[in-house]
Amino acid sequence: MSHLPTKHYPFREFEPRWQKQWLHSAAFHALNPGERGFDPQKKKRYILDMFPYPSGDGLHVGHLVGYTATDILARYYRLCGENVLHPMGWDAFGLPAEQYAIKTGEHPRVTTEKNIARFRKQLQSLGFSYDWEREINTTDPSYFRWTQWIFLQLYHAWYNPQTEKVEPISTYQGEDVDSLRLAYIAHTPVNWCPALGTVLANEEVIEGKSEVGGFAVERRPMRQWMLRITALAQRLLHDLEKVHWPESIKQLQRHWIGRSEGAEVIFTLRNHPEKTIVVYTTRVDTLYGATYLVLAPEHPLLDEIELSSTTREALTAYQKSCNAKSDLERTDLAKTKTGVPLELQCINPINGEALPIWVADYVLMGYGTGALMAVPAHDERDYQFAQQFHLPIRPVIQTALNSSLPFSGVDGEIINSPLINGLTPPEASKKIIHWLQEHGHGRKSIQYKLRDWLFSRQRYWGEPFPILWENGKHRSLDESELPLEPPTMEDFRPTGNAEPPLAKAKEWVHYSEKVTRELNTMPQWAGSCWYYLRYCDPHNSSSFLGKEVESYWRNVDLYVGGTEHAVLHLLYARFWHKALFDLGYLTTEEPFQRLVNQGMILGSDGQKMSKSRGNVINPDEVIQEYGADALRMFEMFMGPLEHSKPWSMRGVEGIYRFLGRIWRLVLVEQGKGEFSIHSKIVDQSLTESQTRLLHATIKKVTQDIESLSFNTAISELMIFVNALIPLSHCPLECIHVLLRLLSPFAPHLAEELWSYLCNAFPVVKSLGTLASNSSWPTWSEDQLLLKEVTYVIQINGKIKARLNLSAHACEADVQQAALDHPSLQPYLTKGNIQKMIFVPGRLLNILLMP
RNA sequence: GCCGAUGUGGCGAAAUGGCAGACGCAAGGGACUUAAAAUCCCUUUCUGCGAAAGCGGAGUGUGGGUUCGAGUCCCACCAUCGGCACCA
Repeated sequence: MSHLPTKHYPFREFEPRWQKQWLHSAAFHALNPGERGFDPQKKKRYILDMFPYPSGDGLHVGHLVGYTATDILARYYRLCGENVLHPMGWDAFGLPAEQYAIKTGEHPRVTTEKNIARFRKQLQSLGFSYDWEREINTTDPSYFRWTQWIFLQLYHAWYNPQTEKVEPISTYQGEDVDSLRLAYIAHTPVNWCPALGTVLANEEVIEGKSEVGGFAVERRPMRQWMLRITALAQRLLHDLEKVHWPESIKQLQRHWIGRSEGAEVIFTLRNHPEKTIVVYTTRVDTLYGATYLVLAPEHPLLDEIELSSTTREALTAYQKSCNAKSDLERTDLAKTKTGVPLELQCINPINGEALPIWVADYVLMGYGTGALMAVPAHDERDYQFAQQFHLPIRPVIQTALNSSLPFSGVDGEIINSPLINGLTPPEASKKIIHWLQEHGHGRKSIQYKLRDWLFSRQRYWGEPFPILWENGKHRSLDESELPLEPPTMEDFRPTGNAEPPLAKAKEWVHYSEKVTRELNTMPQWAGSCWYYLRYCDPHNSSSFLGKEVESYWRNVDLYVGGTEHAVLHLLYARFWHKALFDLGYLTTEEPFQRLVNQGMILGSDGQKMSKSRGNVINPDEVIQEYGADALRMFEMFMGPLEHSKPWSMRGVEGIYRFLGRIWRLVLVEQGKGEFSIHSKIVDQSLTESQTRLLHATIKKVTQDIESLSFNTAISELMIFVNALIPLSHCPLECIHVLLRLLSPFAPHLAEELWSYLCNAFPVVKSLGTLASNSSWPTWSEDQLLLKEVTYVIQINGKIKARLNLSAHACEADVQQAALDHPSLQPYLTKGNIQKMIFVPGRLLNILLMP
C-alpha cells in the first residue's frame, strides 16, 4: 500500500529545522504584564485547545483537526499584531493511566512521563506554535498544589441563597456548617464499579456501564465527597445566554441541568395527621385527577411508618429487589412497571379525598421529593401503572378533539375540579398554587435534574484530598502544607473492597497519632476544571493566578475541542469558574467566551477510527511521507471544521502536490538539492487583473480564517497559485503576499521560501526576517472593483444570454442592451413584456406574457 | 419518545434569495520519456438531438408553499449521525 512518493520538496530537511528554530528562539512566547517587552497597547487573544490526555497510543489524526485550526488562528492573529496566548499541557491524572499501570506493573508516573514526552514530540513535529514556556501538567505537584488549594476554597465556602452567591463559610451564622459547604460529605447511593474498584460520577456512567472500560456499575450507599454544583444550577443555566457556543452544546447543558417549574403539595397520612408526604408536580392543575400516591423505594418515610407484618414483608422484599437491579434494568423503559401497595391512605388537600399509597421504582429518590401524586389520566407513566394495578383513572382535562387517554398536553379545559373548572391548565396551575400557599398545603417549587457532583474516587492516580480526620470529624489541611503529594507506593491496585488504595500506605495515612488523612482522591476532571487559568500564570508559586495577570488575560476567547465534553468538563469548569468569581479571584463569570467543536475524522471506510477496525491513521507516518505542512493543510482542506469526514490518503497527496507547485513556483533546482529563486520572479508592478486577483485573494483568505472556513481559504490559495504558475513574469509582491497568506496553514514551507526571498530581495526582508514574524497583508476594496461585469439575462426566470457590460451600466442601459441582443429576439417577439427585474451588477429577468 | 445536527456529481465539498457543482480527489484522453515515475495540458452532473461546433431538457433526500427567481426562506415527511431518556 504505502509507497514513497518522489520528493516534491525537501520537507524532511527543513521542517525539523524550523521547528527547532521556533522552539529555541521561543518564537511564540506570549508576554505577560510586567514581562520585558510587554506592550499594553496590543490586543490580547487567548486561543485554547482542549488539552489531551496523554494516552499510550500517541496522538491521533483526530486530535490534529482542532489543534491545526487553533494554530492557524494563533499564527494569523500574531501576524495581525495581537498578543496571542496559545498554550498546551497535559491532563495526566485519571483512570486509563492507572489501568494501564496495573496491567503492566509500571508506575503511572513513569508511563505518564513517557506518554507526555511522546505527545510533546508529536505536537512539535507538526510545527504548532504553542508557547512551550507555559506547558502545564496536572500531575505536577506545583500544579495540583493549586487544584488542592481550590478544593479548599470550595470546602471553606457555602452558597448564600440570600445573596445568591458563593461566599466564605465565615459569613454563615448557623450551627451546622458542614452540611452547607460547597465541598461536603454525603452518605448516598453512588455508582460503584467493582471492575474499576471505584465510584463514578453520574456523568461517567453510560447506559449502566462505566464510560472508561464499559464495566458494569451498581448502586450502593457509600460515604463520599460531593461538590454542591446544584447551588449554581440556575446561574449555570442562565449564563449560557452570555457565551458564544454552538446551540447544540448549550441545549445539551440545558437538558442536563433540567430546570422544571412546578409545585410541592403536602399530603397528610389519613390515620397519622402528624406525618406528611410532600410530592413535587409540574401539573398541579391536575390535582383533582390524582388517584393514588407513589413513593420511591428509598423514601425515608418508609422506615418511620408502622405497617402490618405482611405489608412490611412485601415492602422489604420489593426494596431488596430494586436494590439488586442495576441502573440499566431500573431505567429500562420497555419493562412493565412494578410496585407494592402500602395499605395506607393519605388525604388530598384540595378535596379531602383519601388516596392509596404505593411504592414503585418508577419514582426516583434523587429527583424532586422522591414522591409523586399519580394522575393516570394525564401522565403516560401513571397511566401504565394504573392499568397494570387496576387503579382508578379520572380525567380532569377536556380536549377539543377528545384525545384518547393519557393526555399530557395543556390545550384544553379543566373539568371535574370544583375550584378551577373551565380554566385552561396554565390558569388552573396558578390558581391552585395560590390556594395551596394560602392554606399551607404547598408552594411553588423549581426543580433541577442536575445532581451534586460526586467528587471522590477510590483510586491512586489522582490528587489526594487536603483533608484530615480526627474522631470521625474532618478538617482541612493548612494551605502551607500544600501540595499534598500521594505516597510513593509499589502496590497501588484497588483493594478489592470499597477502601481506597491509599489505605495501604500506612505511614502516609497517619498524619499524627490520632489524625489520619482522607484516603480518596479527586476525579480526573479536577485538574481540567481550571487549567486554562493556570496557563496565564504557570510559574506563580504564591498564587494559583496573579491578580494583574488575571485582569489582563481574563478568560478564553476561543476554545476548540470535541463534543464529548459537552456536559462533563465544560459544566464542571464553568462551576469552578463561577465559584472563584464569587470569591473574588476572577473578573469574568464564564471561562470560555466562544466554543467550537471540531468534527471527527473517520477512517477511509467512513467508520469511526478504531484499532479493531484497523482503519486508524498514525500521524507520524503521514508526516514521514508527506510532511507536517501537507498533513495540517489536508486536515483543514477536507471540509468544514465542525463536520465529521472520512480520511483520504489520496487527498493528502493532492495537498502535497499543491505545496510542491508552490515550491517550484518560487525555486528552481540547481544541481542536486541546491535551489535558487526562480528567475521569473521579478520585482515589477502588477497588471490590473493581477492586482484585482491579489486583493480578492487577501480578502477571501482573511475573511475565511476569521470565520474558521479554512477549507475555502485553501481553495482560494489554490486558485491564486494556479493563476501565478503560468505567468512568464511573476511579480514579487504576489509571492510575498502568497507566502504570508500561506504561513498559518503551511508554516514550514512558507518560512523556508521566505528565507530564500529575504536573501534575494531587501524589500521582503524589510517585511520581517521570518514569515511567522512578518505582517498580515491587507486589501483595498477599491482594487476589487471591476470595469466590466457579466449580466445574466433571464426570460421568465430561465437564463437565455450573458452580456458583458460596463460596471457603471444603469438599469436602463442593461435593459436596452438585452432588448437589442440578437439571440434574444426570437423570445422577445413571442410575448409582451410585463415586467423587468433588475439586480445591479448581476442580472436582468424579463417577464413575458404570451 | 424528546432534543440537536446533517442530507448537493463516482468521492471530499463550494455557492450575501440571483450563472448549482468553485477548489480538490478519483476516472478518461493527450504531451514529455526508450519506458515508467514525476510534471504539464484537456475532458468529466445526468440526459435528448447532432459528425462537430452547438442546441435543448432535467437536476441539490421526498412532497407542498412563499417569490419574478429557492440548494438557500416556510410547512410536512423520510433517512443518517450525535445526545438525552420512568426527571413526576
